[in-house]
Amino acid sequence: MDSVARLDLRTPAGALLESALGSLVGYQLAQAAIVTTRVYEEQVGQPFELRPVEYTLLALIGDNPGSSSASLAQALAVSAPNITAWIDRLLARALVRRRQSTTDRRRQELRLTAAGTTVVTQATERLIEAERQALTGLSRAELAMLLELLQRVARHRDTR
Amino acid sequence: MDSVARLDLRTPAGALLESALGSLVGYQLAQAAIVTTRVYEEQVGQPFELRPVEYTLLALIGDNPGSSSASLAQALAVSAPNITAWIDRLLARALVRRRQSTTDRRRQELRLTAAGTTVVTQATERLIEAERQALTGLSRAELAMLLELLQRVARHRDTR
DNA sequence: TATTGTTATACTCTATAACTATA
DNA sequence: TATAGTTATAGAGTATAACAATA
Repeated sequence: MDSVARLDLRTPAGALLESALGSLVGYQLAQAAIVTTRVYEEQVGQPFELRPVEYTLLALIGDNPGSSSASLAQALAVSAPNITAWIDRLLARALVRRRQSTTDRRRQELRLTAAGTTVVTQATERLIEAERQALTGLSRAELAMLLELLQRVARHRDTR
Repeated sequence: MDSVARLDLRTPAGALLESALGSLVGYQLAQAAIVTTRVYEEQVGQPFELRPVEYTLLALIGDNPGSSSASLAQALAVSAPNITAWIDRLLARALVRRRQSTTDRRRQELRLTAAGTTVVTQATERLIEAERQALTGLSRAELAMLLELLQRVARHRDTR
């Protein structure tokens, strides 16, 4: 009847059964995130003194020079006041610069500074490498498959 | 050189590029969790007035009658004082009952009440069904593959 | 009128430290 | 000495409401 796999009924920690939870994407995402969060903290969070949101903002601004707070808030699914606070921190550390849009003077266009570019480049390199090393049980192809499936889950954000 | 897939360079929200982030498991997990968190809140969080941690505790206790706070803290990767507070809430709502272990009187053995069993059973049913409906883009086999890959990521918790 | 962004504020969730009781 | 669990407390991260400036 049900083709959903439940290969291992124990928690990663090994102590408890998780029969029903094993079929829940939300639960499995949270469990998997425990691993990636640890990797992030060790490789980027502590050495660069960057919270996950801060790193993600840097990466998105780097890929999208001139982006606005509104689009970043949307991408990260956090409130506008939050983005303001995080951006303030990045501005104070001179990792990001801000300029008022000439065409729409309500908008603040955000860009990385040279320092910001350096930080986000190094951080991303470290993260990708560290995730690969941490996830030794997954082949390169399996990792690619996982990323694609996650992307397709994420794409259901608007479908409602 | 690099076989990691980057099918779509835009954020699920559609506005921004995410070239480097697309290869990071941690980022993709967070983006995917935006979808499952919304599903959770609609289907269980609001109707049952249960926070994610509370639901997960109920599910784990249900699968592991007599489990201790310590094992639950380990499974969820949260601190012991936190577990105490959450369990207190579940006790106050009579969804869980607690009994001192006879063999080790420091331990508190946790079990679901009848009400707790009812709640967690209904909540799990709703969640599994709602996730399936929300993730229309994924076939049954792809969903199973995703769950298995996530489980294998999570299993790297101890490998360090 | 709607949107961008900010300030003020309060709430939720979290962890650390210090403690009690058992082992 | 070490572990299970609790209490007290403070910090991090979050959102909502109210506002100013601009469209």
